[in-house]
Amino acid sequence: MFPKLDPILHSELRLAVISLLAGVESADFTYIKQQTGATAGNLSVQLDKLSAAGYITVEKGFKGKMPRTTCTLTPAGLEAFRKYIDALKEYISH
Amino acid sequence: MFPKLDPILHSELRLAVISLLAGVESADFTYIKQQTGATAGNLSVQLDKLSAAGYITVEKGFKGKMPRTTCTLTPAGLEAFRKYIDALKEYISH
DNA sequence: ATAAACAAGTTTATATTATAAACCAAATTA
DNA sequence: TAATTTGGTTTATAATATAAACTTGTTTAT
Repeated sequence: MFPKLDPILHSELRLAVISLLAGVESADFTYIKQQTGATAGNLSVQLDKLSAAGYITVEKGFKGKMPRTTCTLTPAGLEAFRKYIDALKEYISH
Repeated sequence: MFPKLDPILHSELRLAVISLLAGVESADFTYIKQQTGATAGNLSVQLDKLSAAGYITVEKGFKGKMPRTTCTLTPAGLEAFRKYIDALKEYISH
């Protein structure tokens, strides 16, 4: 009746990150931080978890001389997001 | 852009409880336990939190000689549920 | 009548999670 | 060149979820 909600996605910040990435090709750390309003520390930790789950890829490079971390949603991440939304609907539509 | 999700409702079990109660007049502990698959201990704790938040009322009585705990959604609980759903949509529809 | 098993929970302890605070290295600006 | 800013990471703390153990009383079997 109430399907299990993917614990990786059932987190305010991680869900926001995935939602954000679902709409763009990729986004960098600073942009995600701005859009979500998260602190850098929290964001760093949550990006690690999403990355460890295989839901995003995190690429580190440089833009000019400044470090730049770019995140991209993986197919697995998109699929998990879709499943999470479907599961949620079981909770909110009854 | 990403509204804050009510932390009282952003919990798998508490959300299931509210979702369940939103569809009926009231439900007792055992029924909620069965429907959600929760352990008694977990359910007890989460019902306390929902009650403390004013989202449900918890009435203790007896059915025959056996104790019976009945839970009912309050107007505040229903309103919070509605707001939570609206907030969620901001996350899942972009 | 008494022991064993069951019902309906609560309390307490533990594991996990989220969050913030402190820190670091390099780049930029005053 | 000293102070500030950028772009983060690491570590510590607070909050949460969950399960295990316990309590109180009832029913059933002996």
